[in-house]
Amino acid sequence: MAVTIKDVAKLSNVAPSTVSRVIANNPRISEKTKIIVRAAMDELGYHPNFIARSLANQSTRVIGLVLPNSTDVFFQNPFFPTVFRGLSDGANERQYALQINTGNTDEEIFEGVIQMVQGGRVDGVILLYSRIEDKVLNYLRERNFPFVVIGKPFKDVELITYVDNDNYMASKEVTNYLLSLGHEQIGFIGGDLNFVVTVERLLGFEKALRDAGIRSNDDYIIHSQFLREGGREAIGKLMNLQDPPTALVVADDLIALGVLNTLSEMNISVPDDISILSFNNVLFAELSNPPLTSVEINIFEIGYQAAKSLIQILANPKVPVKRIIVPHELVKRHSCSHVSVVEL
Amino acid sequence: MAVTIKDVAKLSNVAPSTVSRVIANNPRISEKTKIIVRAAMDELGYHPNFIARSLANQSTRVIGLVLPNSTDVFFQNPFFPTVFRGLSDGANERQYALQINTGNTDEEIFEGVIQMVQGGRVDGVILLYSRIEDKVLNYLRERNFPFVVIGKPFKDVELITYVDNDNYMASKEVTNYLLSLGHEQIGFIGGDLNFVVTVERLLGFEKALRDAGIRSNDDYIIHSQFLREGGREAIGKLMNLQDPPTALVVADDLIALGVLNTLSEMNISVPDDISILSFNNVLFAELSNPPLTSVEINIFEIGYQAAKSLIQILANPKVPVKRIIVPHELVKRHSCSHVSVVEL
DNA sequence: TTGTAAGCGTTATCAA
DNA sequence: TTGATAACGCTTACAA
Repeated sequence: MAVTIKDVAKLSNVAPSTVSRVIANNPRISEKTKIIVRAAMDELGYHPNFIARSLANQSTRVIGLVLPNSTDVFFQNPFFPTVFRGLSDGANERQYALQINTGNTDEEIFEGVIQMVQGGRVDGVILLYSRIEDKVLNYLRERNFPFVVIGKPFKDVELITYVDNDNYMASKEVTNYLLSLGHEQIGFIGGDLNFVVTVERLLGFEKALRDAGIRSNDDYIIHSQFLREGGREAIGKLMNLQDPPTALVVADDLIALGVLNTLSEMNISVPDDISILSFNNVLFAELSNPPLTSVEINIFEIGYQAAKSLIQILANPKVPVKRIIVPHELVKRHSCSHVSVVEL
Repeated sequence: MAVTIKDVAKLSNVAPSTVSRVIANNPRISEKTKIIVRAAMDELGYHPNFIARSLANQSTRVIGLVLPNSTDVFFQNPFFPTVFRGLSDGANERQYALQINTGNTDEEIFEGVIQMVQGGRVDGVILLYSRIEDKVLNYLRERNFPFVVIGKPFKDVELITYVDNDNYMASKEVTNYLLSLGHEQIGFIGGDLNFVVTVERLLGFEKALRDAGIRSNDDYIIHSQFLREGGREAIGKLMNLQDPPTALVVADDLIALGVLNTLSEMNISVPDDISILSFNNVLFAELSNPPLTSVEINIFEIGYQAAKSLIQILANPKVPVKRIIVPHELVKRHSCSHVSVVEL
């Protein structure tokens, strides 16, 4: 058996409670005994048992992470590892551990969350996504269990603490950028509309066009989580329109990569024939051919802030609901150019 | 407070121990009381407290995952999310939860592992990497703590349970494939030599050349974890050799992507001027330009098997040490071609 | 400043 | 087939 607080107590001739107080660095213990007890801990190689501590404290110092179901593109997206690094940094800083819940179906995930929460495995939860309708989120709210959302909640925004970019604004900005390059026929390629981030980016896009007095064209808007075959067809149809777009706002670098690929197969040159602008600025945006002009959204920071916020809530359940907006920035590379003048 | 076993006991007029037995589905409890107790559990919305259970059982049903330090390329590599999905599936199947340990320095990681292990937070550990010299691995062995390695251990291979591909063989095979295409000047671009996987792939490569009677050329071997600027220079030097290679074995798709990028900047065409063959067959291998010929290593399966193996060890600590080799397969795309005949 | 003892929610041993 | 009770390792009143 491992060495316990009792062993330390015995060796240092004090009561177990004293040892416990030394661990907590309780100021009411004399320096002298602290030294003695610490020496004993070292000698025995004592390490506190977190499980026992959790039971006594009713607190585990573990944060539960909820991912969308793993059949989603989410996992393949470099967004995940990066946000995870941020979460990890934020958690480690305050000695919190991370437990991850995932599953192949929404039902599995929901079950997992219940285990985490009602099983007392975690003190709080971070949702790594935000969807239009989400059982998990509703459940957490009902139970009044501490949680933070990464992404903008679909409803009751002012009642939920979340960390996000201003995707609406960002999308408006980049659409304006394309407009400033002279583009007027701009398409939008989005991912799954069940995710709020997609919706926000679409809305910002549409607003920019409206502000510019450009009538929106339904043919120019495509939705698909495609990466491979799926989207090929859609892009083909889009580019074979009588009046194909001269620029594309793409909701995610990964999708943009697929688009780039398809266009290259169709012998359509980027940015000469069409400009591509996407979001997230993951590593591959830089390595693609041509390198993508993309919106840096500071994914790491998002994760870091999410962890910090949750920990703050755990420390003081009464902190007011907070919205944290992480700044974004357009990184210009080589996938966008001035619209080419068409000779008639 | 949450509803406990005692509440259930009271409501169903039995002792707490009986409720506990019902939960465990102990056959020595009558069906009648089982039904009563289960009804009470439903009525109260009872969920067992894992922490208490862990303390009583001395077992948490949590598996600790140890990642290399997060400054490593590892996180950016799609390998991570995929292996994670496999681990997750394997763990969920047997109701194990996953806790992740990481950190920015090796020291931080080591500390985290100690917390996990000595703090009793986890029942076993999976190392997601294998290095030449690894403090964590040594620590786990010393304490005789259950663990499984993903990747081939550097030493004492026959004493450690691990899951891996036969990277040596795979590398030999693909080098032979390039040889069969007529290439004789073949280079190798590897990642960090501290990781065993890099070493294995290099050794297999060299063996194939030796078997073919080709003298090895140190100028043809480059090591770097570069993705961006780092490797550019190295590739430049390589291609400016008097006798540049006509083919490259690259240890990782991600590196290959960087190489592709650099070559494209240098106006060197793949596969016409040089063939590129890499490992892992991650999604981007398919989306790159040209699509990469790459070795499929079944990353998901690796994760899945690792989880399964560890759980098996936990169930029966005396199961013999096991080595699981996950099969690989060359996926031919468009980055390799027959060597071009040089007119003299 | 320190010790005693109850309690956190389970499981498991022993008796009944 | 079930119930009492100790035990898991720690924290925290309350007492001293």
